[in-house]
Amino acid sequence: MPELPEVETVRRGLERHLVGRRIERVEVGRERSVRRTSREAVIAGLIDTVVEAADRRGKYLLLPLDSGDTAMIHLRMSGQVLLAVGGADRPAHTHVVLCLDDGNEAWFVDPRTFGEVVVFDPDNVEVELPELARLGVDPIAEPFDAPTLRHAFGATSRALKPLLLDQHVVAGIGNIYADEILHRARLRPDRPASSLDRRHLATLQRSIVDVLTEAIEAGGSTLGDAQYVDLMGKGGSYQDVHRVYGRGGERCLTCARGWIRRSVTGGRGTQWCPICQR
DNA sequence: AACTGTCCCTGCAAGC
DNA sequence: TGCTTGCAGGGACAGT
Repeated sequence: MPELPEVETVRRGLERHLVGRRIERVEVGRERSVRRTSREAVIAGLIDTVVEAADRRGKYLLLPLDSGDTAMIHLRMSGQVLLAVGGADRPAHTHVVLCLDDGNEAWFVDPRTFGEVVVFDPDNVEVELPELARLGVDPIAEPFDAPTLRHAFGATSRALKPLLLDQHVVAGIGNIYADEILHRARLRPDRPASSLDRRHLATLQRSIVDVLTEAIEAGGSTLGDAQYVDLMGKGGSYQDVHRVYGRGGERCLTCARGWIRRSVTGGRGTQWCPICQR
């Protein structure tokens, strides 16, 4: 499932292969992938534009265009962006195709169709893409220190795991990295944020930055059914160093004493070590 | 404010 | 072997 490190890896691919390219032709297969507006709006918004940059905020990929509009791609559960030579066989569930002026194609592939593609006016983001306007701080793309985290949490009685998953609080963390970050910080997922002192907050802030940075360096995590891959179809390797995610019932690799517990916190499967995490 | 539940959708795994 | 059922998951949203 693409989270910040996976989306960042895709962003870097887009920066290399899409920036500076003119989009000559656009195909939209399934309308569901462009449901926020329409097939016609997305085609008209993309065709004959030049991609000027590849940005990211949280899990949102942002491609400013020379028209003044910005294309947004959200991968959600199962979305992929793949680069291919024009005319190559497309995989099942290829819903949007951008034909580029260098002969390549960018494909938006998304079996579960939770993802989306939209072209919006950044000056009207509040109306056209309100979730993006209300996104919390991005811990990699924006300045992010312990006071920033304390401010983002604010006064709340909520538990750490749902807070980390809340995109309005911190942007980009999903289920995998929330569990890995809390294990690194040695904090229980159900612990109320209000119980953290300054030292805990500093540890948590460092864990967020370190886990995400290491995961980006590893090209993200590729596992299970929702096969995340980068623009060239290559998987990441961070799953090889997961300490808790997907390891419920196994012995903790960190303390070698606890058994990784599986519980439900904030409606999401959560894995954590009752010995390491307090 | 914060919680729970529902919906969207598909592929995979478990159970029959 | 082949069906059915259930579950996972990001995030918006409605209801409590």
